Amino acid sequence: MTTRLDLPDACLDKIGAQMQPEFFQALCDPVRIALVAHLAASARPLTVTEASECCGIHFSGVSRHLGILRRAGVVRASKRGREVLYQLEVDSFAASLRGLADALESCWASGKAAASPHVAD
Amino acid sequence: MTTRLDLPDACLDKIGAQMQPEFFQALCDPVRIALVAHLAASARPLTVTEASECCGIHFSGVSRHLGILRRAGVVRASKRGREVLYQLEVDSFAASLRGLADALESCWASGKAAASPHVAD
DNA sequence: CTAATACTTGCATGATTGCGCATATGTATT
DNA sequence: AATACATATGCGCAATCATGCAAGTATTAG
Repeated sequence: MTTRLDLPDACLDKIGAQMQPEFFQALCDPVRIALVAHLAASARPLTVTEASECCGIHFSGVSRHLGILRRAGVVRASKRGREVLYQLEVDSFAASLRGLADALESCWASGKAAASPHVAD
Repeated sequence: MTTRLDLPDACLDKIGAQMQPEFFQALCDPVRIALVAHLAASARPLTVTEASECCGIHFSGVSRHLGILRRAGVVRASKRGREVLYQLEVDSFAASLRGLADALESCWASGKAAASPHVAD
C-alpha cells in the first residue's frame, strides 16, 4: 500500500487492466450467461450439442456463443473425436472477478484517503 | 424447453441469482466501463458534465449510460441543486463480483465432487 | 417575472449483434 | 471408398443499441 499521493491515473490503469471490455462483452448476452451457469453447474465438460439443449436456440448459435466465451478466456475448448468439449475456466474467471473487486475497492479507498487526509472543509 | 441435466438446481439458482443479465449488460459497453473506472478512481462523485469530459461523447449519451448503470445498481445518483452527482456503489458492486466468484467455485466444486467421489484433480 | 445552467428524454440514423439456414471442415463408422 | 455425425462459419435478415441533436424538466441567478 502506497502512502504517498496516488493519482487517479494509477487507479485507471489498475481498473482498466481488470475491466477489459472483451471480458464483459462476453457476458452481456443472456444465452451466454445461461451457458456459463450451466457449465459451472455441470460436473463434466459439455459438448456444443449438449449445451444447446438448455438454451432454446439453434446449435450453430450456441457454437458462436461458446466461441465468444472461449476467446474471452471464460471457457476452454478441447476436442474429443468429432466433439468439442467446453468447460468453464473457473479459476481464472473467479480470479478476474475478485481482482476487479479488489481493484475497485483499492482505488476507492485511495481516493477517499487522498480526498480527506485531514479534512479542510 | 430446458432439459434438465442430472445436476442440482441449487447451483443454477445460486449462479443465476448472481449473474443477472441486467448487471452484465450494464457493463458491456466500453464507455460505461470507462465511466465505472473513472468513478472508481475519482475521490468524489462526478456530475454528468464532469463524467462527459473523459469519454469523448456527447453529455446526453453519458447521461443515458449513467442511467443504465444506475438502474443496474452499479452507481448511485444524488441531486445537488441542478446537478446530479454519480458515485460508484463500490460495496455492492464488489460484493456482487465476489458473490459470483464464490457461487461459481461452489458449484464447480460440488459438481466435481458429485462426478468423482475420489477427487482426481 | 426572465434567463441561464444541468440534466433527462424523444427521435432518427448508423452500427452492432444475435439468429437460423446452408455450407464447409474434420472425424467416426461401415 | 462412401456416409453419417459434430462443429464451425459465411450469408442475409431482423432486432437491438449507441450516438447526436433538439426539446423538455428542474433548479438557480438576476
